[in-house]
Amino acid sequence: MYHECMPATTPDQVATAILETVPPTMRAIRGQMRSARVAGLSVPQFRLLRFVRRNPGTGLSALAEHLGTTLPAASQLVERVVRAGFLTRAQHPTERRRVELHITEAGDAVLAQCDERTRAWLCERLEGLDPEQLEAIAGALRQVRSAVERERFVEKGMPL
Amino acid sequence: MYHECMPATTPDQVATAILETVPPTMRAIRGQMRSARVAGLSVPQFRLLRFVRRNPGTGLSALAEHLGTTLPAASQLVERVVRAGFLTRAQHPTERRRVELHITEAGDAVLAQCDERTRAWLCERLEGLDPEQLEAIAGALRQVRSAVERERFVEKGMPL
DNA sequence: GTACATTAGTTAATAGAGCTAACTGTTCTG
DNA sequence: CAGAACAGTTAGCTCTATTAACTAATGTAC
Repeated sequence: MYHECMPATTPDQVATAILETVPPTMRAIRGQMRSARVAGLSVPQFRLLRFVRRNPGTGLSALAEHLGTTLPAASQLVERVVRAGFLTRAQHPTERRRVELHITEAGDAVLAQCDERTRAWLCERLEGLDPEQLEAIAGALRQVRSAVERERFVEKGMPL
Repeated sequence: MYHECMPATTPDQVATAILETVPPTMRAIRGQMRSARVAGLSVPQFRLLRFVRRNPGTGLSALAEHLGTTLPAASQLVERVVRAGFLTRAQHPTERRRVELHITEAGDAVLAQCDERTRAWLCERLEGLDPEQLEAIAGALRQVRSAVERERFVEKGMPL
């Protein structure tokens, strides 16, 4: 894509690019989700539901680890989503100190809608890029993600 | 880099990649910044200082627009940073309703440190990628940023 | 089999950051 | 000069996150 004689891109430059790209993107995603109020789901709530959908019966600790937050934060997050009716919090049959999280039908529906809308919003903005560029971006994002998550729950390897 | 015969990457796939990459990256940046408590600067505060450093004497509206938040949010953010001693909020000489923001020496120092540490942390994680990959990532991030910010302050075009 | 430690999760207190709505003042305009 | 438009602030609310302190269940040691 670029000639080899161009000045080499340094990790530092990429770090700057990440710092300039990620926060605005995050805000945009968050704002878009809120404005498209499918059910008033915030980004963390959305990620929580996605995780529970993929890992039915998961406990709070695994959730907190996935979300990258502390246990109390996860606990409160769950509390709100349970109150909203998108999640159930039940006692584990044998391990009574554990909690079993399951997504409700409403949660599943809302998740599908929210997921689709946000993706559609992003897709709208990605129109006009040719497949080659898209592939390059997808690859770059994979690398950013794996770089950033280096040394984070290496043992679980559970995808989002 | 990839063969043309590969299945075409769709905007949808890239959207998914963005949704899977940005939130964890954001959290990682935030967490790293906090743990490296140079001065307890949060990411928004950090971005605020960077903007004021680049645009000395800027007003709140321009700041809010850059940050992508509302005026009240920017006002409060400034309030905290002013209280922390990293920023001055003065009256514009001729336009008395305007505010002139300037970074203090302490702010400049703290910014340089925080900036450097977070960048170093990211750089650490980007080690091992060759310049070609780095260039590809940088390019991809530029595209993501411009895609996400489409229809946002098209008139100002003020870089970060 | 009591005693201690670990594990799973909750509660409380606090703080940052965001929003909308309602407000004060200032400047521009008809 | 009256009123519209502009620049910020204040107030009230919510959500997310933190740390510290707690309950309750399980596992281990002696």
